[in-house]
Amino acid sequence: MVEAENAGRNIIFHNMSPSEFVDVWHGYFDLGRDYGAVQRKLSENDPVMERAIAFAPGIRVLRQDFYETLISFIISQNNNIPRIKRIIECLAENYGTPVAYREHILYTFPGARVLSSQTEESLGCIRAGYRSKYIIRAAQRVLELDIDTLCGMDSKGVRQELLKFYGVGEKVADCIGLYSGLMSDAFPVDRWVKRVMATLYPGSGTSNEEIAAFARKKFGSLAGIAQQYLFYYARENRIGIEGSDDP
DNA sequence: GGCCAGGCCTGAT
DNA sequence: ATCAGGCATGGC
Repeated sequence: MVEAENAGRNIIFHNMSPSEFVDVWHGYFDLGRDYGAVQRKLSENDPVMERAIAFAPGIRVLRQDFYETLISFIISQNNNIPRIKRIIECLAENYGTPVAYREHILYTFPGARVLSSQTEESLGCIRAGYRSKYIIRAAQRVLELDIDTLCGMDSKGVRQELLKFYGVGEKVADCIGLYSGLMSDAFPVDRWVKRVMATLYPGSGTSNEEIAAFARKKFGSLAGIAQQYLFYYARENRIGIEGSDDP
C-alpha cells in the first residue's frame, strides 16, 4: 500500500521502497517519458493542441494493469463517470480482498478467478446492468489468455485481440490498449472526442474510424497522449455543446 | 420526468 | 460494410 502526496510541482510517494518505485510505480506513472518534449512536439504548428496542453499540462497517461483496465472500461460503456466509479468500488467491496490501511479498510480489485465464477444473478449487486455478462466472460477469457503474448504485438495486433472480447468494441479496445500501455498510438473516440474534433479540427472526418485514423496520422505514436489532453479540455469546457465556447 | 452517459450486440439491408 | 434499435441503470 502506497500513498502519493500532491506537493505543489512535486509528488511525494510515501510508504514506498526504492525497489518498488523502480519495479512498479516508475512504469505505472510513465515517469520515464519526457512530457516536456511530448508537449513541444504536439504543439508544433498546432494552436489547438497548444491550448489544450496549456489547460492541463500535468496530465499523464498511466500504464495500468491490463486486466483491471479491461474490466473497468467494459463497465464504462454507455455509462457516466460517477456511476462507473461506484460500480468499480462495489465490485471491489464485494469480491476484492480487504486491506487495512490506517483507520480505513480498503479493497483490492477482485481477481479474474472470482469474477469468472460469478453469474449474472450473483453479480446483480453491483448494478452493472447488461454489462455483467461481459465482465464474467472477459474474466474467463483472461484466465485462458497469456497476457505476455499481447506485449509482443504491435498496436494493430493488440487491438485485434481486444476486439475478440465479448462486449469490447472499437472505443473500449482503444481505451484498454492505451491505458494499459500496450497501444500508445490509440485514439479512443467517444462522444467528447468526437465533438472536440468536429469543432476544433474540422475535416478530421465524421465516423469514429475516420477521426481515429486522422489522429494517428497527425500525432503518430503520441496520439494516445494527445487524446487525453483533448478529452479533458473538451469535457471541462463543454466543447461542442450548445451554449459553450472555446475559452 | 426526460434526456443522456468515456458503446456494443444483434439482426436486417 | 453499414445501420437502426435495444439495452440496465442512474446522474442531472
